[in-house]
Amino acid sequence: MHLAIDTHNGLPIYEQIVRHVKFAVANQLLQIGEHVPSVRDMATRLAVNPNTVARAYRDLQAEGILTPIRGTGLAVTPDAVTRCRSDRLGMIRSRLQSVLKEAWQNGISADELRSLFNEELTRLASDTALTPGP
Amino acid sequence: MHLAIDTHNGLPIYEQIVRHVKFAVANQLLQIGEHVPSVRDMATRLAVNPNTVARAYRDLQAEGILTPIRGTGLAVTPDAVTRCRSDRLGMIRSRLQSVLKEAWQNGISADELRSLFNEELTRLASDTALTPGP
Amino acid sequence: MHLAIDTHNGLPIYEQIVRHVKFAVANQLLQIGEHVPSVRDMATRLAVNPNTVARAYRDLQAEGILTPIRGTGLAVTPDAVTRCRSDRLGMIRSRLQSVLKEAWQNGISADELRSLFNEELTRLASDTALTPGP
Amino acid sequence: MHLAIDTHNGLPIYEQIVRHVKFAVANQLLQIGEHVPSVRDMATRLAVNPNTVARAYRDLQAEGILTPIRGTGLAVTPDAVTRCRSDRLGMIRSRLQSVLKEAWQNGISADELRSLFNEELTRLASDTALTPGP
DNA sequence: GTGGTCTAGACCACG
DNA sequence: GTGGTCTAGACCACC
Repeated sequence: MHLAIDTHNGLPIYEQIVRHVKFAVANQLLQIGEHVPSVRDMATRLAVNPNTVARAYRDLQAEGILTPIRGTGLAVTPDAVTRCRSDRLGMIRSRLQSVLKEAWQNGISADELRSLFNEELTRLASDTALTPGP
Repeated sequence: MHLAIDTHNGLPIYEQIVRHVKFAVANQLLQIGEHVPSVRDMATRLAVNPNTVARAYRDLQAEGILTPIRGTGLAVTPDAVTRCRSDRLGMIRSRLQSVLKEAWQNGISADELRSLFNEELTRLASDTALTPGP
Repeated sequence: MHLAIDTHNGLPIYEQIVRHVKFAVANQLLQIGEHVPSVRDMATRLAVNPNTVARAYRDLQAEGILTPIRGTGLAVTPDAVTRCRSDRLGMIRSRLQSVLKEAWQNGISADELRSLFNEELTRLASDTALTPGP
Repeated sequence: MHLAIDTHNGLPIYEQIVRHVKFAVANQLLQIGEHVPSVRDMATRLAVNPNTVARAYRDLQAEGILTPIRGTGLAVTPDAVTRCRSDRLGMIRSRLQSVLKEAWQNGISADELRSLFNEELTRLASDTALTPGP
């Protein structure tokens, strides 16, 4: 499970971890019952303080995505896949909505938005080979 | 000049004001030399703390968009239009980039993004009559 | 709003704070829209680290009991009363259930439990004057 | 000797085992001199880590409830019955105290507590036939 | 002034 | 080994 922290996109680190785990579950990169990397492990991998990872994992427990297995770590719950699947596009959608709404309300036309979108999408595709993913 | 503050999109209020003024200038809704509403006025209109408006106007002065006219308020500078025009799409683009990047890195395909985008765009268009704008 | 932290009952401090706030809302000691004491304030009152209070308040936000008013603090949400009311007895009930279940499964009779309960209840009542409450 | 581990009541597993053994001794379900199930045995029965059972047995030895019989396992000591009898209600009492105290301090009235108690007690009785016990 | 994020590190409980 | 709690303190964003 690869994760790149971006300290410049405004999203707090713990939130990025939360979202990434959800995506990983939705994509079956993390299977039901599988253990998520330990707090300390993840923390060193990301070069981040363990508390930050712990915070993310705590939020994921509160949402019912992870469940603690006493003394052995945190595992993906059976419900997690369903929840994450339904969240998957929703998480993107809400951010996208916010951007488009601002643009629209400020007089950017649909055509301008379309070309902006296509531009950015093709740039993304060319930057990172041919397929999306971690 | 209409402005709807959205307290739930992550963007700080003062930043929303800044961006909105810039858009208004770019669209000629605010003409060169025209006065922007007073801090106190704007604050009550938006049901927002006057300090917040002051902060936005301060930033706009720092960027050379507004300039103080002694005793009467703040006016749009002659340079403002040029600057705001060039910022116009850039402000949207950078937010859009951030969203698309996260999606792409987490395995959302270009097709999914395209349909998501179209969905949201049409919803926006139908929600707010036929034309973009304030 | 009075709160006595008990470091010896197993419940973590932040959890005690969470529960106490919920009770206070249910009892209308905290009204809708009212601000909860600031993190720093509460922390010094309880002689506790501010982060601990912050953690409690964060949990309360996640449950929709509190909502942030930018720059001014945290306020009780309109929904809070309903939620807290319904939680009120539930929080006690679940702890009580757990105790009774253990006792019952281990052969303590209903009569023994009844006398135990009455004993403790009268002790409580005599210890703290005639009425419950903070 | 039947034992149901409840991973959601806050009590650590080893503590539940300790308490259960004590109750069993007090009830004469475990007689003086009788052997307690082996660590390995108990662990598989409860689907629990053997270390957890070992920990419980260690605590029970420290309290003088169990004593090792060379090469054959752990047996109930002669003193055990006395000790466990006197602990029997005390273990329940202290948990009950804690619950009632929280409720009382947060304004739950004696009447509410009484009805809550009766409710839970009758539910327990109806759930598990007519008599308490394992 | 407010809350939020992050770091650092101690200590505990559990398995 | 695992996660959880708590403390301490720095720094930031916002109002």
